[in-house]
Amino acid sequence: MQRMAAPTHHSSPQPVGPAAGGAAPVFSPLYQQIKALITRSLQSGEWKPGELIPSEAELAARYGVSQGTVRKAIDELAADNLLMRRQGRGTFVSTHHEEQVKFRFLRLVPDTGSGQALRMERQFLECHRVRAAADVASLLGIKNGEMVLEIRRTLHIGGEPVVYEDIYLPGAPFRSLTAERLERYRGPLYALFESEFGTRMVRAEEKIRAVNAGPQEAEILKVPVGQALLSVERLSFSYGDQPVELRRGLYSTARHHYRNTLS
Amino acid sequence: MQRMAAPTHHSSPQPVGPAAGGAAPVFSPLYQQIKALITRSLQSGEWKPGELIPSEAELAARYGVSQGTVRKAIDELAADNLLMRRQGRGTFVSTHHEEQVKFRFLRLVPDTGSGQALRMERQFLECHRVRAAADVASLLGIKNGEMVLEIRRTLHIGGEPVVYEDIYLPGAPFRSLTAERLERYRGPLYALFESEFGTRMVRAEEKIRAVNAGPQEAEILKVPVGQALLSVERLSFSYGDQPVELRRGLYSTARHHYRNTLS
DNA sequence: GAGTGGTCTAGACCACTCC
DNA sequence: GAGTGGTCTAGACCACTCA
Repeated sequence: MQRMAAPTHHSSPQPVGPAAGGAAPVFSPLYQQIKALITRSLQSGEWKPGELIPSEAELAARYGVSQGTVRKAIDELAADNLLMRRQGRGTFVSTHHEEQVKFRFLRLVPDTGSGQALRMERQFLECHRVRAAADVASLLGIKNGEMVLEIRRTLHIGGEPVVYEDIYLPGAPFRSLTAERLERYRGPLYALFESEFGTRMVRAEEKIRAVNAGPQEAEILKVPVGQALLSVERLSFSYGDQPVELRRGLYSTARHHYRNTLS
Repeated sequence: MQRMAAPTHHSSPQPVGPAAGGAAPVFSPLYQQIKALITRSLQSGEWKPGELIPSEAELAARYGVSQGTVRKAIDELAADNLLMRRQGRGTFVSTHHEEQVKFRFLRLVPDTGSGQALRMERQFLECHRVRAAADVASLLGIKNGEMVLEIRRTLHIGGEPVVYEDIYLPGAPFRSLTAERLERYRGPLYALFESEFGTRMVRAEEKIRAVNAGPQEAEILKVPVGQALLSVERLSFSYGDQPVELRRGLYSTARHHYRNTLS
C-alpha cells in the first residue's frame, strides 16, 4: 500500500509538498485509503450483508499495512454501521436482518413505558410503476420522467393505524419487485431490498414537519379531518452516498412519538 | 494506574475470573477508566468550557499510562462532543460559545436553499419561579413541588414567529438568573448557562409529535387556530447524564422543517 | 524550532468464541 | 487450543500551529 499524495514514512524520496505541480496535494492517511478499499469491496458485493469479512491480520497482509492501520479503518466503518465487530468471532457486514437493528430507521415509539412488545402489521395499498415527478426524480438522482416504483402502505401498531406512507424506488434495480412479493415477505422492507435487490440502506436524512390531515389521510389513519400529523420525508442512501429510496410518510402521534437523540 | 476488577497485564497475581467471590467481576479497560477520570475533571470544573486541557503526554504521565491509552480515551470524549481536538494546538473543552456549534441542538432549518444567513430574534415573554408540576419534577429529577425557573419565549426567524417554547430549569443552580439578565445577553442560552451557571449541556433527548394550535399558540405564532404544529419536548443533560433542562416547544413548520440524520 | 495532535508500526498479552 | 477481536505499550515520524 502506497500513501496517496504523500511519501511513505519509511522512505522519503520525493517530498510532495504543497504547491508541488500546481494540483491540490491532499494528504490522505493510509487508514482512510484502506477504509475506501473496504467500502469498495462492500459496494461491489465481494462481502455481502451478514457475511464474515477476512480477519484484521489477513486484511493487513492483503493491503500491505499493519494490523493497527486496518483496525482503525474498521473502527470507523463500524462506527458508521457498515460493519459489526464481534469479539472472538470476527467482523461482519451489517445487515437489516437482525432483531436489534430492525427499527434503526423508524424512530416512532409508543408513549407508554414500552415494556410491551409491540405487534406491528403492514398493509400494502398500492404497488405500481409510474413516471417520476420532477421532485422525486431530483431527489433520487434520476432523469425526469424515468420510471419509478411507487409503493403505498400503512403500518398498524397494536391494531391501530399509525403510519401511512408512499415509497419511491428507482425502477431499474427494483425491476422485479412485485406486489405479490411484498405481500409474501415477512420482515423489514430494507432486509428484502438487501437480500433480493442488492441494495443496502446505510444512511438516511429526514425532513419533518407538521401537517393537517386531509380527507383521505384522515380516513386511513382513523383521525378527524384536520388532525395534526407528523410528515416525515426520508431519503435513504446506499454505499457511496447514492440515494436509492424516497419515503413520504404521515405519522399519527396520538399514542406515539418520534424520538431523537441530540449529541 | 491500576486496572479495575482485573489484574494488570504486566503481572497476573490473582486472576479474578468470573464468579470469583460472588460479586460481578466487571472488566473495565484502562482507557475507560481514564475517560471517567477526565470526565470527572470536566464535571468538577478543573478544566472549564473553552479551556485547553493538558497535553496527551502530560495526562499519560499524570495517570501513569501510555499516551496511546490517553489518546483512545480522548478519542471517545471527542466523539461525544465533550472535547475538541485541534491539531498543532491541543485539546479543548467543548463550549457552546462557537459559531459552528451554535445550532447543535436546534434542528429547525429553513426550507429554502439556506444560502441566506438567517436573522434570528428572541423575545422573552415570561421568566418566573414556580413549584414544579409532577411531570416536570420527575423529568428533571427533583422533588415534587420544588421550585423551578420557568422561561417562556419566542424565536423569530427572518422576522416571522417560528418557535414558542417553555423552558424549565431547576431552581437551585439557576438561583440568580433574572429576566433582566436574559434580555441583556447576546448569544445562545446554553452559552450563558455554561459561563455563568456552571451548567454545560452535553446531550439531549427529544420527543416529537404533531399537535393542533390552540388559540393562544395560534396568536403568538400567527397561524390559524387548529394549524398543525410540531411539538418538541427536549430534555437536556449535563455531564454524568444529569437532567438539567426541560423544554417544551411548538415549531411552526410552514417555511421550516426539522432535519434529522439517521445512521 | 518547540510543542501539539495525527499516523503508523511491531509486538505482547487479554477476553471471547468455537471446535 | 486455535483463531478472532480488544487492549496496552513504546517508539518513530508526519502535519500543523505559534512564537
